[in-house]
Amino acid sequence: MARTRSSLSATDPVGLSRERVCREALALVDEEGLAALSMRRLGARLGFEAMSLYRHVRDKADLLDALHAAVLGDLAPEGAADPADWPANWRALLGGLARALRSALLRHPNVVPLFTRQPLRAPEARATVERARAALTRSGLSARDAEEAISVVGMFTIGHVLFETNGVPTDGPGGRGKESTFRFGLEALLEAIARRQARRTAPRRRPRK
Amino acid sequence: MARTRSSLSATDPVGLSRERVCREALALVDEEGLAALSMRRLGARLGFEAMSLYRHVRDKADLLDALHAAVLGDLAPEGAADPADWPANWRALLGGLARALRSALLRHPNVVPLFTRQPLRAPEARATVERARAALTRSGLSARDAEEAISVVGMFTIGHVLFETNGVPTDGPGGRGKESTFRFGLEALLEAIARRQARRTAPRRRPRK
DNA sequence: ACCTGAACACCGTTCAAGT
DNA sequence: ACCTGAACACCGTTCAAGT
Repeated sequence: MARTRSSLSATDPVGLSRERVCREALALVDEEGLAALSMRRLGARLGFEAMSLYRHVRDKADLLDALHAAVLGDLAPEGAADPADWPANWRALLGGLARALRSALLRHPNVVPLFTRQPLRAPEARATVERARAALTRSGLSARDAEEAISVVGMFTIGHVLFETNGVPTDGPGGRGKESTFRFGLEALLEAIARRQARRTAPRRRPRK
Repeated sequence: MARTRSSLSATDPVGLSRERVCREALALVDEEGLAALSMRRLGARLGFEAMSLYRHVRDKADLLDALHAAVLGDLAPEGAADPADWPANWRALLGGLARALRSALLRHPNVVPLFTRQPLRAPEARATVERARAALTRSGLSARDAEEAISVVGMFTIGHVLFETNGVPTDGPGGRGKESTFRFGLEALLEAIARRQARRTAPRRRPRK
């Protein structure tokens, strides 16, 4: 039993690793829901005792943070073609990010409840937000307006996903599709942001002081 | 020890009752958070064993439903003066309800995570939604438009509260107040609904067929 | 270094038993 | 009718022990 495989610990399916633990946790949650995620069950799924997990993950909270990050990581604007023209076309960027966020959440609906407890700690997700903020300010929004634009669109998107993933109130049979409701709300917000911006950059009456 | 108090069981502070159990549960959650709510701790708080609670509440899930209902029950539109003119002024009604929902949730921030798991079962809350829907259709919105209007405003409001109660991403020090962000988004949505309605009731080009 | 067994202080819930 | 004690099958986490 010499160490014949000491160099490939990261992808090694034999030993544990933080990545393997987190990946399996996400699979478990996707399949059986958040409530089914216990250290003991996760350990069993991986073929180890629960206590072994603590070698690779600090806490259960740490594990949940990792799930959060996995779902939110690497958000690329959906339907917005060329990154080069984001600065000019902030509306396509912001809309694309909202659609990407919606898709990511709907791909892992069982993870959505986490967004209720934890602030957005995942650095990958914060980076996405940062990119959006930069693009918005580069295209002429003030820092405050950019921040508010992102907030307002994010709020609506996660609220929408909450409604969609547990069928909140008004989803009677005559209802329009949820996706069209999402688009309606999203466009309403983007429109309001654009309107305000137009009002600010081209004031009719009093000139810029 | 004759039964000197047999007639006032509902408000009797000596015996248990569903109402007393639920009220205390809400107090516990408000003070210590959802995670602190266990049947055992709640029982102890009331001076009984945990198992006694099962006489008045079917489940822990049932208890959580009751919390849900307590927070959402009896939503009265905030800032909308006269119920008599709701049919005419759907915008004041819908805006008032959104503000009332926001206030109710912010009064019990620890309960907010529940909105992530449970569909809106509470009959009191569904009644509020029903009232709003009726007012909207009476004021000329189609059934579908009314439903969508309520959804879209509800989505934004609960998304907003989620951001506000756990400080999601973009709340840097230079940020506008969260209340003003809420108002901006809410007005944007109401405006879009009004615009669409205006477009539908007074089409410029082709007359109503 | 990595994994494990036993243990601690908790859970929700059932059920027979008390009054 | 209403409350309780003991019990069952779970939790997260620590810590000393194994290899």
